[in-house]
Amino acid sequence: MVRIASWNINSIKAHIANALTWLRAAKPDVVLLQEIKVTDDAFPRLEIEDLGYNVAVVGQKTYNGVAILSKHPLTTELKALPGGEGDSHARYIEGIVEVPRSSGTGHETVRVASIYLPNGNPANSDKFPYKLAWMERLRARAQELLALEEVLVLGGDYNVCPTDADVYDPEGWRGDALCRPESRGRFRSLLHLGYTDAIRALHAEPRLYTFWDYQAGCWQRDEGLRIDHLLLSPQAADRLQASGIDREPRGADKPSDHTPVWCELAV
DNA sequence: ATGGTCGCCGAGCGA
Repeated sequence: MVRIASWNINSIKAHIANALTWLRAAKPDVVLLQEIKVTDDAFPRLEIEDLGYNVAVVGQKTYNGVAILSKHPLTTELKALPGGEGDSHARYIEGIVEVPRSSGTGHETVRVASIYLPNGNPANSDKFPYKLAWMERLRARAQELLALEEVLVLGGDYNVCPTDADVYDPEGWRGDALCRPESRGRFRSLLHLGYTDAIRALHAEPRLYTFWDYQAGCWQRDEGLRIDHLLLSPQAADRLQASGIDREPRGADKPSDHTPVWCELAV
């Protein structure tokens, strides 16, 4: 079994204590982080390595930044989403993890990507077409990767609520870049390629959220959005044993505004 | 209540 989680940490420096507490408690094998908001050299590598993780970082000052943590051997494959000439945002890292088989014979190759998809708001600004173009680049990479027929997890902050069931107030959010039909359509196109949403595959209950705004008591009112996703290749979906959203870190002191989403794959 | 909260960094932007 391999447990793979994704978490938008909203600054690894501001939330390192919460991150270490959660890593010790949840013991994920692989963690995909977004919005680390630090350059590579400022990433708190030693504290995380002390917990037994290998670390791969694509950092950036102040904004964005993604990372992969892995208890198993980790090789970085890509440090940017292809096709982005002139795009300097640190929003994509892809790696390969060699997971020891439970049988004790050899390793299973698991490919993962940590994705921080552009927010796209305001939807009437040039940020929205940037988001949509980024999603089209992601679809191209996702299609390419399917041909490899690997156990693959594309996880991260997609900044897309796939359906009205993933938003506490669908009418209020109708025009937002996270809910606009252009965003949802491009997210659906990823599923149509053959990817499986690890949460929706196993859960039908309402109020499955991964993000609650800091403002207006959204957390206390459970007014959230499901925008962090784990998309599984068919080879990964065949191995899906469990998935969930761990709400505990969102209730901690000085939390990130997102909470981790995770899945377990048989290996 | 024409606001509300964070993190960046040291003013206003991004979320």
